[in-house]
Amino acid sequence: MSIYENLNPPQKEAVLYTEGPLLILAGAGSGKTRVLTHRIAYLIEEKGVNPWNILAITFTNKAAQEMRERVDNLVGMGAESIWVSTFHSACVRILRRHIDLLGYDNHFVIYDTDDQKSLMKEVISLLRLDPKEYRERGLMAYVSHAKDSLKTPDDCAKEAGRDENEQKYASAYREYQRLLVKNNALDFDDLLVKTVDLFQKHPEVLEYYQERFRYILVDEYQDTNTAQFEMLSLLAERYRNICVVGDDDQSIYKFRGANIHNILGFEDNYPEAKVVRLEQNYRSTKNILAAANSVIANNTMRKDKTLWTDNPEGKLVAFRQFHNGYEEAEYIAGEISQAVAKGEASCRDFAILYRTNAQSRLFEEKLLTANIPYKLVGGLNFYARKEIKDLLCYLKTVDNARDDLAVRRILNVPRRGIGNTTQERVLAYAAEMNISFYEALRVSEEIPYLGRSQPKIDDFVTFIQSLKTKAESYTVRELLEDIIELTGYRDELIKEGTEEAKSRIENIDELISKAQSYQDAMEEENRPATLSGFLAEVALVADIDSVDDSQDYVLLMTIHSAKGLEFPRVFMAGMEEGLFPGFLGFGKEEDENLAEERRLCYVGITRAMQELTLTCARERMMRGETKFHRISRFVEEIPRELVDMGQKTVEKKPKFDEKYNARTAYAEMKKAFQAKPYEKSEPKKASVKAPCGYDVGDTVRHAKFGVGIVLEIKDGGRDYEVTVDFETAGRRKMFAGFAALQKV
DNA sequence: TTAACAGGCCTTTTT
DNA sequence: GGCCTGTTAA
Repeated sequence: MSIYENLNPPQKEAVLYTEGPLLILAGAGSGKTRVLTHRIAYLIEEKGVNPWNILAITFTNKAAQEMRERVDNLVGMGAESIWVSTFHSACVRILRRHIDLLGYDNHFVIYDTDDQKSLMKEVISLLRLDPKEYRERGLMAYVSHAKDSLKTPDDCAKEAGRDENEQKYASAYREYQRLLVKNNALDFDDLLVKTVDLFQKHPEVLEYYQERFRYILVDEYQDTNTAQFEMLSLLAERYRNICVVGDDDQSIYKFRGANIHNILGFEDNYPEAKVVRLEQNYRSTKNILAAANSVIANNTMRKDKTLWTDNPEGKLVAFRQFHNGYEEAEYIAGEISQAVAKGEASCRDFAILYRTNAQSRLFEEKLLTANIPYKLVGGLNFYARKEIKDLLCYLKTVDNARDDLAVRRILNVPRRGIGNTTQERVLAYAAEMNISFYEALRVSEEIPYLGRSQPKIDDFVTFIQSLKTKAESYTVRELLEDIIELTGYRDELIKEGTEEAKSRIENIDELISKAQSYQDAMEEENRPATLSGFLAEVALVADIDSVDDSQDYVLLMTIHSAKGLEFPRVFMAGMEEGLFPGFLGFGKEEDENLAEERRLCYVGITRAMQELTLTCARERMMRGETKFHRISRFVEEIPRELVDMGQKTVEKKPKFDEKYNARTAYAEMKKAFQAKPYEKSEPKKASVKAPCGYDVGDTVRHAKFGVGIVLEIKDGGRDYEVTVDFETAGRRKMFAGFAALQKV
């Protein structure tokens, strides 16, 4: 019997349909990875396609790795010459070869979010923008969105018209881009933009890759943005063998520019496309799937499909409400430790999912005290740690001295007595002479007023030059070890002797072993191990990539990070209005944002195989203040017969017990959902809306500030704290009692 | 030039 | 509550 006999009919259809565009609408847990890998195997073994002609694109390295392994298992020979890669690393590989055609040096560096931020800060100061009004964050988001949709600074300027504010944004984008080019650096978005650029401006290059990638497969297609779409379109133009797999219900990256139209309109772009629906779920119990289906059914504008399963009914979906986040975390830690102690499950069976990274701390605390091994995914990326960035900046400097950011970062790390004033002077000189920062350092004797700092700069330059020479013969690992030794980086940390310093040393050792494993991996794939290559790989890892399925630990992560994974037992924490769904905005946006939050919830629920527990807290510390929350509407959207409300023992505080005892479990949930935010003492106000005479979104008048729009009304205990965006006076926070705002 | 301190600001979500 | 920034003192 062939391996293809194990597929269900639609799966088989998707595997066997090899020529021409194919859209696979794959519901959660419907075996899409299986289809993709079997399809690759089928192409090679049955259709005689050269593995060399296949490109498989995923979003994370982890997914790519998994796919590679599974393909390796199905296909004997030649699997290693298939390109299985993320969008970003595929782009790096292509650009490394050809980017000189666009005027860059092929040793370009990749800027991560931190680098982008520093660069943007520089833009703000260069353009003399008011840093209060123009924040890096906002500017970065603007630039990123422009790039996602393939808009150049010129396009943006044109679009901005006479709007002064818009013009400022466009010019910031222009300046930011100028600096990137000057530093011979590309940010994440550039990798895609420049690849598209390359294909469009150099047909001979495009043609080469079109010939090479005759069969293209794309995973998680619902999360592609316009730039990615364009790149795929260009590549697939010639042979039109493009197979995309996705689920519009799992589109959760709109904020990052994902264009849901790419999947919804696939048949418009490829009229001859075949569509296959995978609707049988192999992952979850009937109850979990029913819960997921009923939540997502509240979204309109989706491709019609209904997931079903042959799996057993399973347990009800559990719902527990707690007084605060501590009790919530304690409960979850307790449940896990009980199940593990009883031998019902191991740690690796569990995942705790939440909406925001900020929620992770409580779980960490409680798991730590309960002595449960866990792994936190997300938050601070390993490569974003100070000590790691410092060392990487040395490597970057050696690799590409045009990267001013890197050079400036390490100039005084470890301390060489070269301070800010000196750096400013060098910077001014470099700008004046139109040379890079490092070039300026090399000719420091020509820079006026450096005084006692000048010899120190010389020492630094000599040191870097010697590293550059070594880099020609050393491996990445050797070079790195040399840097650590010669800068005294490790010695300094040893001297410090604190717990923190110890963990930094561990991280440094970890970095060394990563350099080694890069070396090994490249050797295995028969590709040269280069410094640029290592730096690129390091820049493109996501935290999720480090998850090791064979290790026995509980996973803690955001729902976003959990996409594509599955766990026997899942906790979804913080199911509260205001947190999940979080801030929704107004008007048309509000509906769209809510829909996306709901899809996120759907993704979360469908991660669970056997057991799903939803939890929430009545009050929660957010940004340093206690907030009161109702139960998330998503919980309400699950039919009551699927939900187990649990025992009353969940309540620890007796005063709440009294209040809630009388009611049935579901009425309690209902009540809590409809009730106003819980108030501590003598509830005097009936609802959030009534007391002010105006609501969020209303236009109001203030005696001094004039007319404005209400952005937020927050229960501040004694009074309501109102945030208003005034036409003339800008954004203000005030207490409703004092402000005496009038609805207009 | 560096370290220590006060105040503002923040929060989605990530390759 | 904690991070980042800018200011100030040694």
